[in-house]
Amino acid sequence: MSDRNTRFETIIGKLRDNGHKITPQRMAIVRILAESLGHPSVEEIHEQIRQDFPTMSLATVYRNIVLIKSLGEVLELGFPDGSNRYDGNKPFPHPHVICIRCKKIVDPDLDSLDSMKKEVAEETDFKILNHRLDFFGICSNCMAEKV
Amino acid sequence: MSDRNTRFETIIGKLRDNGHKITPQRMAIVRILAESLGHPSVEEIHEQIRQDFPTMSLATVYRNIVLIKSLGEVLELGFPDGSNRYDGNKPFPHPHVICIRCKKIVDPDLDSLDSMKKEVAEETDFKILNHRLDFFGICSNCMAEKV
DNA sequence: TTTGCTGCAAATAGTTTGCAGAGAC
DNA sequence: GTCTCTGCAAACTATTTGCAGCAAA
Repeated sequence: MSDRNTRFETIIGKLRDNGHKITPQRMAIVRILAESLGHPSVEEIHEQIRQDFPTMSLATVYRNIVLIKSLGEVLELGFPDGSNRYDGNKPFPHPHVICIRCKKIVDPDLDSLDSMKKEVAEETDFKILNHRLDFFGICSNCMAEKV
Repeated sequence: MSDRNTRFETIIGKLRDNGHKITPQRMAIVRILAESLGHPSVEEIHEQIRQDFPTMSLATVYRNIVLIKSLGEVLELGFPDGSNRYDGNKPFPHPHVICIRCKKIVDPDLDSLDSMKKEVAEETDFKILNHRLDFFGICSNCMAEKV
């Protein structure tokens, strides 16, 4: 929780430092992104904030995500089905494991990724700046259910 | 080239086996997907075929890609910027290295991926069905250019 | 002849933008 | 008081769908 609190303050601070105003709507969006419980989608963020700000517009959510992305403080997870979900808690590239049934997202620890990055750089002669690694499967919960 | 020819015939054969008709438009789309030179986008496929079939509709390209995807004979590469590109030459998941300047896509060989998959399965208790691994960077050509 | 396929146009979904008023600083 | 931010509505982009005619088998 102190981590999440820190993330919230980090993002707010970065916004302020870059001359952006701290509005209640913006704070609400940052709060949800900083926690990123369940890696929320734009819709989910909007729905959640609507409870406190009934007039909150989707456009405002989009605009703020673009802004916070541009500061490098949120990671956009674009998925094959076209859906986007966000992680402001760990805004750097990291692997995800996604359940295709319940859409749960887990962050595994993978040591071997760094060496793989070097391997790729050597083999292809690219300067690697970024990456994305997602595994898709079925979580143990969904596996246990008779469907 | 014999490989590409084989891919073309494999896909056409699978379409026929599943009771789909082999139209000239369909053949043209399959031919481009089977080669997948440069991992074409829907737009690029459409443009290219328009030269031979001036009335070719975008909808037809989309419909055929959906169909061939459903047969598991083309891989859809959805990228963070929202663009989709396709690989019918290697329709199984495999890593990509993408140049963010010239959009070139290279397929590297990575041995360590299988062991990583096992590692993830054990750590998260997921049944892993699929994955996606993309590296983004700058290729040596673009690097050499003074921009 | 039958059935699925194509082209066109309209519909849809997700995201972005222009504008006028509201609000942070 | 200034200048950015917000809400609304319209615009835009990528993709999908309904329909009538066409063509593969």
